[in-house]
Amino acid sequence: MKKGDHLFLVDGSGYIFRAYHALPPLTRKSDGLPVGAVSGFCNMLWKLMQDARNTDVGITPTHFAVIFDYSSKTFRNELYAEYKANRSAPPEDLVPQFGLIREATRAFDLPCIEMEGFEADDLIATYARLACDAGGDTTIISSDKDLMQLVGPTVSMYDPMKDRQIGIPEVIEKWGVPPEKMIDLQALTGDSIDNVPGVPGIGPKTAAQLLEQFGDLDTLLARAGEIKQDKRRQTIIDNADAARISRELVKLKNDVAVADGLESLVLQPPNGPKLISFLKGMEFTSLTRRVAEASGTDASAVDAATVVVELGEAAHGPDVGAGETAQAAAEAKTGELTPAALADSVAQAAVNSKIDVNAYVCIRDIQTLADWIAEARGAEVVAFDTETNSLDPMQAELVGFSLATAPGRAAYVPLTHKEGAGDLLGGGVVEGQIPTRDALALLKLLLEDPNVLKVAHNLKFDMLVMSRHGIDVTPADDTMLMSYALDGGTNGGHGMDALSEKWLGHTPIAFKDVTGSGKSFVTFDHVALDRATCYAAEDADVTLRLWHVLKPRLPVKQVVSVYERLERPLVPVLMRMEERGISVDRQILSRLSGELAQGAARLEEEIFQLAGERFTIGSPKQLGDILFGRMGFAGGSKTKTGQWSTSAQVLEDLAAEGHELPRKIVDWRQLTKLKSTYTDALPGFINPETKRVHTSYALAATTTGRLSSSDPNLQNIPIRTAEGRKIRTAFIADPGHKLISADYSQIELRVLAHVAEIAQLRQAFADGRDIHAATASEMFNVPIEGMPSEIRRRAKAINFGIIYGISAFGLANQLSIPREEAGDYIKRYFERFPGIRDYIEETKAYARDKGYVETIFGRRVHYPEIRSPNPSVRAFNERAATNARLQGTAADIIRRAMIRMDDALAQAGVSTRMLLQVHDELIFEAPDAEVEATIPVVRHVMENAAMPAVSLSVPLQVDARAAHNWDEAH
DNA sequence: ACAGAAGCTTA
DNA sequence: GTAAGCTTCTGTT
Repeated sequence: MKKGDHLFLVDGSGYIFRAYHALPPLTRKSDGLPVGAVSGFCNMLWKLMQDARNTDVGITPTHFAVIFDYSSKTFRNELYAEYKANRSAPPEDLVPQFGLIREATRAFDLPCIEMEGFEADDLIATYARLACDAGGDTTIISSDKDLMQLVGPTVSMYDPMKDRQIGIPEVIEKWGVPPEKMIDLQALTGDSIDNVPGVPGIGPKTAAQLLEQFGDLDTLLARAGEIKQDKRRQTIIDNADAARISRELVKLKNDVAVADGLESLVLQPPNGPKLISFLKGMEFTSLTRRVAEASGTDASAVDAATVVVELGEAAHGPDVGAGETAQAAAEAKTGELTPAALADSVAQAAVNSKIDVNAYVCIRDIQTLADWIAEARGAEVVAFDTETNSLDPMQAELVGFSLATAPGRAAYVPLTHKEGAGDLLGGGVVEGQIPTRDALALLKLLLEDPNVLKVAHNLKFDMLVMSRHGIDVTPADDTMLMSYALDGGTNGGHGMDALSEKWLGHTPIAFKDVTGSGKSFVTFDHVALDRATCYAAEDADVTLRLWHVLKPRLPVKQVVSVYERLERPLVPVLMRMEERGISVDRQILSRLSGELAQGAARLEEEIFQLAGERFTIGSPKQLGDILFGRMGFAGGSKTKTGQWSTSAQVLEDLAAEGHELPRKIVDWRQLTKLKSTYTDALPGFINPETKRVHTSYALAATTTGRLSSSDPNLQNIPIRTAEGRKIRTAFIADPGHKLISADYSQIELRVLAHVAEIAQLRQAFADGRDIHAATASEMFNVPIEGMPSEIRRRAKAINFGIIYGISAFGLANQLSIPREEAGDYIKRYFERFPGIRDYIEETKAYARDKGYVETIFGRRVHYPEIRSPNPSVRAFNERAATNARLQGTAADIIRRAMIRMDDALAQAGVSTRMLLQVHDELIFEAPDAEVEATIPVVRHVMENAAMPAVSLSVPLQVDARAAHNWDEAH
């Protein structure tokens, strides 16, 4: 083993128990042999090897072993006779499977390692240490906390069931201490399953806190007298010896004299026939089929192995894996690469070959560029990245671009780099750059070549920059969106740097390190060419490598259609919306700003009068001190940092008691909010060239699949209050045009009625009834005719609550009623709509089981913390997961509508343009004469957006109106 | 110059 | 009770 090599150590014994408990207990072969755990084990191992071979850059194994416990007696029993004494015998139907699982390991052609007197964990510790000594890295396939003490710079763990890496940060997050303190922590907490005594009454939280305070166990025991809590101090003093023994028990032995050295663990190429023979013998039909497909083996030509069952704790018999036929077939295959294997080797190369930023080319003459373009067109796939002088793609000027044609082969083409540091003289243009026009003429041939797939990270940005130069980037893939489709909801974003770390184990040069930041920031055109080349070409190189890693994962995770139908096609649609922008009337905003300033100034004076002093009203700290300190208002509550809360809710409550000051502060806040966030800020976003406002939509920012809008955010323009609505009058259509607003009515409740199959809700929607009134009528037995508005209001709050993953606490807050009363409402609601309670419970169970939920279009939203032991964290994740199915499905539906809209409008012969999306609303701009023709098209596309993929059992309803400004159109 | 908290806007 | 982004204030770097 050498530096760069990577050892995978599978905790076989741990795997067995997890597989056994995770699977239905009654899985048996036709002859009655119980094989559930074997099946689970094989599936996990296969998936692990597929994932690792296909994709995981930097963590592709070169060495591999599966480690087992040998017997239950180990050297630890010498230390402490009671060790593992509590452990009951394994279940009867698991016993015969121990041997089979060892056979399975051999059928996979993987070393199967065990040793008398030692636990699997000790062998794992030893091999990890040997690998580290040899300069290699190790991944331990297990989630057992007993192994976490081994985690370090070269050793990490991987939980295959949760698809989760466990490194130093994850250990700290879970246990509150770094891996090297895990031994001390376990010594304190003990382990009831292994019968490690520990110190009674000390759990992980307390142990972590004590270790934080004292540093390590020895110091803690020596200075136990300093512990403040009487009881805790005494138990620790009394149990010091137990803690020391516990430490010896949990500490893993990393110097076992192992029989097989690392050299015998080198990963062998897969032997399809041998494995298939075993799997057929076990009657694992679906896995047999998958292995046959992946290895290019004809399964029908392979005979099933005769599997011999050995009883006992370990199997030590001869190999009985493959029959003669399989052996012969395997030999015939040697030296012949199947397509799948070829794809694997390409992916591995993308991941394994080192990233060397000094190996990149800086292209400064047209001939070299022409050669690269030709090479790229021959390559069929090319990664592409633009460098600009602004993050705003509508203002950005192209500074250069980079290409990568193969992993490690990348180049940067500088176009408009300047000399010097960009001082007052501006600096001259750097000599030896290809004129932009000439370079783009060549680049266009590549970017518009229908036979070359372009790969970008955050494609929309580059596409928009190129669009402004008359270049249409197509066809194209976006690695950011691939990551989003694969891992939406998992921690960590989908930015290139994070993905490079995650998949390639490589930290790219940071943008900041090239351009500086803050005062020393320079735009990219002022970066020296050699630095710029390293940075820019690396981005293209990394993007291409990520593509090699992520693309094959899409089918594995069953998100190909999400990526290809909901993500990728939206990129050009959003690009066009952003490019088009919307007109905003400066005069209207300026007048509003003046009015707001006046109103705020008047209120300010009145506030100072009432308060009896001048202060910064916008400072919650000062305001809280004045209201609840000096003025002595009662009924204040505290925020989590211990400050007085001055939230609108608190101030409203005070106002309701008849106090003047809080009312005025609420009003003042509203006016200043409108002024600073909208009337003052929006004009600054008017593009000097287009005279329009171009928001930026993020496709991969939310967990649920919604879009988000920023710079400026046009998804939170006020509407609730009359004052706020005035802002909307500033969003206008061009002369001779109208804005059309089309929004889905109650889309999330309709989705709920569909997915939860609630007959009463479906009927109410089918009849076009007022859904909140219908709910109220059903719940409280009140006729809809003449229903008091308060009754309807409560039903409405409950309906929203259901969408949000209801809790009595939240509903009580919303309606300002006692929690008990809210709880009664919920109970009553579930009695009337038991289907919804079932639906919520099913969703939670599914999320707990899988770690994610799915929208009806297959989008996966991950909740890695859904199994958190912390009840409030768990409850939060359950609510979010419940909501995500609904919110995410609604988001998918409007995405589908948007993707089809431009073609539908063109088909209808109108020049109407889609401008904005606000979650359940689309805003268009149409010539006056085309408004009538546009509305039915828009409505039809939106109302039928789920079809044909899904036929909803509830009609979608879209309301659409046209007017000169957004306020009147909505 | 930056980060976090508090607060407020939307669906 | 869900999902976002922006502004101000405040304390830290």
